[in-house]
Amino acid sequence: MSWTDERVELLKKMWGEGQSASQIAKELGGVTRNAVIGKVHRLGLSNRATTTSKTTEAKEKSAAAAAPAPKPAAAAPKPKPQPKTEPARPQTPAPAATSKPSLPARKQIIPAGQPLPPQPSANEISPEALAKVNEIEKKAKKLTLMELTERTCKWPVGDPATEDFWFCGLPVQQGKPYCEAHVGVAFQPMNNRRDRKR
DNA sequence: CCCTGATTCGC
DNA sequence: GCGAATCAGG
Repeated sequence: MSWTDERVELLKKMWGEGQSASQIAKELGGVTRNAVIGKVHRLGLSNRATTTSKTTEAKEKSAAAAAPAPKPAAAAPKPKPQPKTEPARPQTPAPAATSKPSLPARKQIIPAGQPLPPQPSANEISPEALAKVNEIEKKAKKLTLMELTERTCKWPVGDPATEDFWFCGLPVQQGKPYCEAHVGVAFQPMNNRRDRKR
């Protein structure tokens, strides 16, 4: 794969959006995150109030309040002259919890992201599968939405409207979005569900 | 251990 | 120019 205009553009876009190199790499396909990072650097667009950094100190502190350095040397045209801090982080303002008096103040609202898997509540699912789920849910990592990764089980547990809500977070089964136990209840062969056999 | 970006250097 | 290997921090 080569860095075509389109790919570079997508790279720029995603990088600008604060996407991680690995995410960009996955999106682009055919490249590794190393390739992405390398390209990012070659393109000159790098710093971004990132996470890791050993080179932090190497930063110029000139652009603090005033710009005393005229710098006539126009060798590095920065497309981003603005002192942007960080990509906007969706911060939960202050949700007023009035619905459930029995609950303590709501601390955080989990934004409903993508379609949630069907909660099997008390369905006709393999009893042993259910048992397994109940078992592992005790060991669940109880991750928040933002803590989920590609290899953490994304099975939601509890009521999203309460604090008693989290994602399983256990290691996923290869290729699946859920851990083994939850895969078991998530992907039913749709068998003994009453077909339209009638 | 998982992740992140940064740098180096042979190609 | 490219990106794997390596490094380094969280």
